[in-house]
Amino acid sequence: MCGRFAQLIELEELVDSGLISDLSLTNINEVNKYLSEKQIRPTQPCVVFTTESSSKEASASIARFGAKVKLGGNSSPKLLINARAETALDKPLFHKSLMTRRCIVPVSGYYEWSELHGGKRVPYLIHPQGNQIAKLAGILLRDAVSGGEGVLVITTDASQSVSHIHHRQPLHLSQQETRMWLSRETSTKDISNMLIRSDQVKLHPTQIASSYLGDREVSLAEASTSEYTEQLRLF
DNA sequence: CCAGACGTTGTT
DNA sequence: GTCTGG
DNA sequence: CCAGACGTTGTT
DNA sequence: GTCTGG
Repeated sequence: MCGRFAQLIELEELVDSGLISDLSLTNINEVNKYLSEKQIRPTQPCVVFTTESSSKEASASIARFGAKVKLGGNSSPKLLINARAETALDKPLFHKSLMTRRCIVPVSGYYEWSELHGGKRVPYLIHPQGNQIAKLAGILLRDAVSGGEGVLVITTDASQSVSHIHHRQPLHLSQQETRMWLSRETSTKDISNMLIRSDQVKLHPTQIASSYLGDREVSLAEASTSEYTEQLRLF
């Protein structure tokens, strides 16, 4: 679950989201060109927000979705894209990242496939109300193969509004929680509470045409974002 | 104590 | 490094 | 997550 | 069926 998401984000929406208060303070211009992806799949670069130790303000940077980890010396590296909220703090592999390398993945929505119509997998975009940005809880992990930055999305039990599509969902944070998640002052206890709390900001599933995601890569220019924003405006 | 693992999802 | 299993 | 491949040798 | 690549 949460193996694919969209980052089709306007700068002003990013300001509205509360992730950045002052455009000039971030490397946002450099990052902006990444914020027009309809589909971000594992291994592809995406935009994340983190708070560097030297700074109080969160800033944008690029990380690849997922990180390859070496499990057991012999086996081949495995790509991980999610970490379970219920157990992440207990996992040696994730613990340090949860303590010091938390990040936010701002998304227009994420995709989920649900089995319908005689075994066919039907895609949904699961997104906040209106054109708001969803702030997904993530952790950064060093990729054991490339050495680059990878981001894993924290997953939790699906809340009622999307549980009919799928039984898991990304940990979706409110504005207040986002601040805590990104702060380097937040205690382990508070992190733990955020990971296991039951309520989440509501998300809405919108069924989308299979052709929208397509079996072949379609360039943004060809696809035109209007089709996409049309989908979103329905809600 | 040491040795060995260290991960998620969905599906069966 | 740190947890689990024996 | 889904889509797509799933193979080897020698020669160019 | 299962693995790899994006």
